[in-house]
Amino acid sequence: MGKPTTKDLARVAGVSLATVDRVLNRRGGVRQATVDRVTAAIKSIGYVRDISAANLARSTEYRLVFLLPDHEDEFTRMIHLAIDEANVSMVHERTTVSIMRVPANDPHRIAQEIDELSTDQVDGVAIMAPETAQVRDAILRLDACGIAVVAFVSNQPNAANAYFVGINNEAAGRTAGQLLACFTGERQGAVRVITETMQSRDSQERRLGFDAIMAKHASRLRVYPSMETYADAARTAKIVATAWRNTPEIVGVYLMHHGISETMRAIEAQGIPPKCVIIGHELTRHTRTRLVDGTMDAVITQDVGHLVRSSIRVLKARITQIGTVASQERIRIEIILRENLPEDIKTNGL
Amino acid sequence: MGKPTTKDLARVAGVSLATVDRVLNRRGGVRQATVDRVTAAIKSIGYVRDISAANLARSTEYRLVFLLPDHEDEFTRMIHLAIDEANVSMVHERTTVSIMRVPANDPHRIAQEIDELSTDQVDGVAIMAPETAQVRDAILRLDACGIAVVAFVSNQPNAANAYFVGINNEAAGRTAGQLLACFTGERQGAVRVITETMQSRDSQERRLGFDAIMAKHASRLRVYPSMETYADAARTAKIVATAWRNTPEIVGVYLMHHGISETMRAIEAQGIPPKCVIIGHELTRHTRTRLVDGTMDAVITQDVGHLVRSSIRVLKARITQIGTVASQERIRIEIILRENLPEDIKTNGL
DNA sequence: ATGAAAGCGCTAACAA
DNA sequence: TTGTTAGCGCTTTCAT
Repeated sequence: MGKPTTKDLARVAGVSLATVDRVLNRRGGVRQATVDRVTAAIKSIGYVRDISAANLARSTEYRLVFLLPDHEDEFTRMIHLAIDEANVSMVHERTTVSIMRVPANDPHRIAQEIDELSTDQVDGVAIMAPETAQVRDAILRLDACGIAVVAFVSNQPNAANAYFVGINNEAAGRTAGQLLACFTGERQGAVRVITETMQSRDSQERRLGFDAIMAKHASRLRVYPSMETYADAARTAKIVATAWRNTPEIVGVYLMHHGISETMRAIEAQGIPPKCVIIGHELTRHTRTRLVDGTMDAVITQDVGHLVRSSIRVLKARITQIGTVASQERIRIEIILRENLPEDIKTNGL
Repeated sequence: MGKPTTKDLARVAGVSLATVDRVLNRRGGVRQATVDRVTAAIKSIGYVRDISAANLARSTEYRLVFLLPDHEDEFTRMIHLAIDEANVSMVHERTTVSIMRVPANDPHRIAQEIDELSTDQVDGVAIMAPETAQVRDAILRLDACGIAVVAFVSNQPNAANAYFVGINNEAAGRTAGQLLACFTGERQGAVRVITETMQSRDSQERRLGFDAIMAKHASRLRVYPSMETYADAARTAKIVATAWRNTPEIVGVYLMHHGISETMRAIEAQGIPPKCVIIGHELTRHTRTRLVDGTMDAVITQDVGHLVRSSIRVLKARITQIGTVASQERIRIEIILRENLPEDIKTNGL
């Protein structure tokens, strides 16, 4: 005899399957006394419902959507791929996930797209967007119409209904700081920090953490204010050139944004100072190459596959009101050096 | 209309459900012509079978067992916990996993336990044991009786039927080397390597990788032969004392084994040389403390939760002859420093 | 060699 | 308020 089933429950509680189902799914229309009897029975026989069977019976389809920036950088593309991959391996799990691209820096458009989402189109949404008032409000509105939501990669700390799937950016900044401090040995000099925009909360948090560590090494490392590229190649080239001209002895560079190939090109154009330690974010084809050829020393990254799968699990858990395994959903701040580069994935299937 | 089902298949192929099932599960007793018709139909309508439904109908139970060393170190205990946790979250997935402890260094006993496993008790087994001829043969024998097997944490490169779930130890050793080289800055001095026993293939591979990197820094880092503790506290204290007495200027220590608390105590008793960089393996409560208080500088680790879940997925995939998502099963070589220490897990449930 | 039918654990009309 | 019953997609006797 295996695990207890609804039948056992019904028998023990002295009710019909339908009633069991009603209390199991809180459908109401059941006398409190009956509810209690069933709940008691659940406890007593240690019943735990079989979700696959439930899904089968319901022919439930979880319709999830990922809202991604329409930015064409490698990191976003990797996320896109990871989603596609998840989609394939999820066919069996009655889950279809689709992708919507929205202008990365247009809070109104993003909020609008979110508002467009309706319960009869989608059950859950993962949102990757900078935190703004508009977006935050739109997310809060999702709660009312019962759409589950996850803050994806970018945290939305003021939208209480959005569970965050991503790394702690302040800790990531600290990690970058520690690596930079270690890797520069005992050398003295300047540290330059570059990002796309300091408007983004992620950048602010990373900088915060980075500075916390740099402060401990203030006697030898002089950290400059953050430079912003605005994702513009020309501007990037210009500010890097200016900075390189005016900064003596650059011993470290911290690139806080993803999509750093432009920036790296600009830096290379100016000449990488000898022994200069360069640290960036997100393991992509580009940064992988940089690690191998030694132009970058360390990359701080998060596993996009894990990110995507975790989001999907959390969304489904919220939709079905089931719990998740906390430890499985924690996204690690991974440090990638030349020597622990994961091999490229060649094949699928066992 | 959703995904095509067996019914659609039967209709299109002009056969009954039973026949469809026969060819789907290669049960035989079907005319080749019929088989072909069904296979054609599968292709034409893009049928992909619903595993949960199949499991439901079969009332399949996947009975898995983990064979762990009876060693009582923290790493093994963490694995134990991770397995228990997986067990809980797998109830819904018709999977029960149990644990068997075997004497870590008794190949005969291990082989014997493996041989004891029979198809009507267990469907798959994850084996964590040092590679020896006896164990390898026992694993190979499992193939004959159709029990799926996974080499867990310790690779079994000569047992072709054992898929390896764990990290590349040679790369792990290289990573340790790179970290040690970076963290020692430009300092000159001795590097000591300690492990439980060099008998184990894991230690050999790590040492190999470590040496490969050390060779590049031979001008300033002098690496000594590996010292073996044999997991014996007294011996550990003695060899460390001798080594510390006879080695001038120790700037780095690489602890290749897990369960290093004894070794760390011995080192501390001798006094940690100033600025000495200590690198070890596996993030446990002990190494976590060491990172926080600064007595250790870096820990190379693998996520035990991931290790366990991945093993389970691979085993089930092999049992059902289904494919897995390669990228999800790759175990990363994680580098943990003080600043990217994952927070302790306090709570479960969403 | 093939098919009909019952059933896995759960849900959802429809009755009562 | 409660129960009956027919499935969900697949497997598995037992007939034919």
